[in-house]
Amino acid sequence: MSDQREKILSCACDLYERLGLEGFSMRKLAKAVGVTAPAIYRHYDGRDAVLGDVLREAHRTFARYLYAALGEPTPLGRFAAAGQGFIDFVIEHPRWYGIMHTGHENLGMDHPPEDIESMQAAVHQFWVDRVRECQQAGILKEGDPEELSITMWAHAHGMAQLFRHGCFPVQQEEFRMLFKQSNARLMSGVATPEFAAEYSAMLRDVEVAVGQGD
Amino acid sequence: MSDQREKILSCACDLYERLGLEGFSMRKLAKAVGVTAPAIYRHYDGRDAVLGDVLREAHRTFARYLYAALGEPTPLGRFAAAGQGFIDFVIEHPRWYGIMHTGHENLGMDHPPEDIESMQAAVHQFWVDRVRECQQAGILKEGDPEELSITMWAHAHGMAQLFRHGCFPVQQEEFRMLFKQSNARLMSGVATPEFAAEYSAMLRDVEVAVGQGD
DNA sequence: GTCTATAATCCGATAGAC
DNA sequence: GTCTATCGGATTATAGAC
Repeated sequence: MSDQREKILSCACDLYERLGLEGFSMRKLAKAVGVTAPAIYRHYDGRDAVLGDVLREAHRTFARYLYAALGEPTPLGRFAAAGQGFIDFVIEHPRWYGIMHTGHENLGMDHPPEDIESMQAAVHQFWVDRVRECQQAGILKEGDPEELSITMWAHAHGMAQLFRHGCFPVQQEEFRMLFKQSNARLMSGVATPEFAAEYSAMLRDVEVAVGQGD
Repeated sequence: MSDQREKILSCACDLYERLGLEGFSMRKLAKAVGVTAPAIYRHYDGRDAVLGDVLREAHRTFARYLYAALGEPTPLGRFAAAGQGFIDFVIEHPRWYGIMHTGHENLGMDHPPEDIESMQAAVHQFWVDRVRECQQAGILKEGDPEELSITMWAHAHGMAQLFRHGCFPVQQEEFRMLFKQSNARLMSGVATPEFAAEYSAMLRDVEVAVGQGD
């Protein structure tokens, strides 16, 4: 990759972080790089090609934040460090986290590039592996690690998105605490043992009522 | 409200559902309504005014889906019905759920309108009330109902967003099941009792290591 | 490889006739 | 209340000189 193309990509990442998808234009990118707009086309086929590279860079960086956890010696250590890496990435690169979940169609792509899809699959497998080894260590409950991953993924993703959109009236450091505390609740559960009994009783009542309706 | 303004709002909601924020324009809206663009300006001050009404309609409908749960006779019944209403709304109005979390600045507003903010506050209070009455009924664990709400909110929001963006390879009905199953895991917790002991031991080791580093 | 100049669209919004 | 016509500006992208 030429130096100039690297410089363009770097400026494109900054520009995207500052202005998001709608504010991103080839003219502004050119001004940021210090050239005129047509010069960009010598290095990229068009706007979508630039955004595709920004997306790739986001995924690469995200994976790097997570995989750093593999340096820890224990399953629980890797698990906790991966969560830490996740929240670090969200706080330090909020727009990148956004572009990774914006959908390829918004970036002018019919299908996401193959290499990006394989990065996503690898990250998914990474989480499943973290969950499985914690199950084997007796730290997480038994069950399909894929399903367990979904629950934890949804919770982390929801926390990240609500923070990014200003739904929590907190700053970065407070958010780290909020995230950890909420994770602790997810770990130990929010319901009492009473819940399961009441809930199954309620479902039984519904079935009875439906049965009577026939 | 005049008939024509209602028709414009209806078409605007459809247009937004189909094309999202970037594809939404006054010209396309006019074509959908069956008039020319300037005619819209007789009923709305501009694009942002239309989008503001779309946003308001989304919040109104969302609240209606949730508040239907108040017809249930028990705390657990209201709690479960509210969750059902939430997921129904997400499945039936995915773009509306999106616009509600897109941030007012993306809609050309400095501040969200007061009436919309008060609807948001009311919905927030609705969830806290559902949690509190379930706590009082012994179905949810004790603790600050606001904090408990955050955890459940983040999980539900994350599930909704991941579904909307196609991260789950499932259709609508399968997603309902996925959501319920994941909620069940959130209720009962994902970690074993072993987790807390290991985790606090790990934190202690970290503190010791940090202490040695001084 | 970069420039100037420009084509071709799209946009929001307005003026004035009817 | 709607129309035609138009302004002023943004965008992506290209042609051709240097």
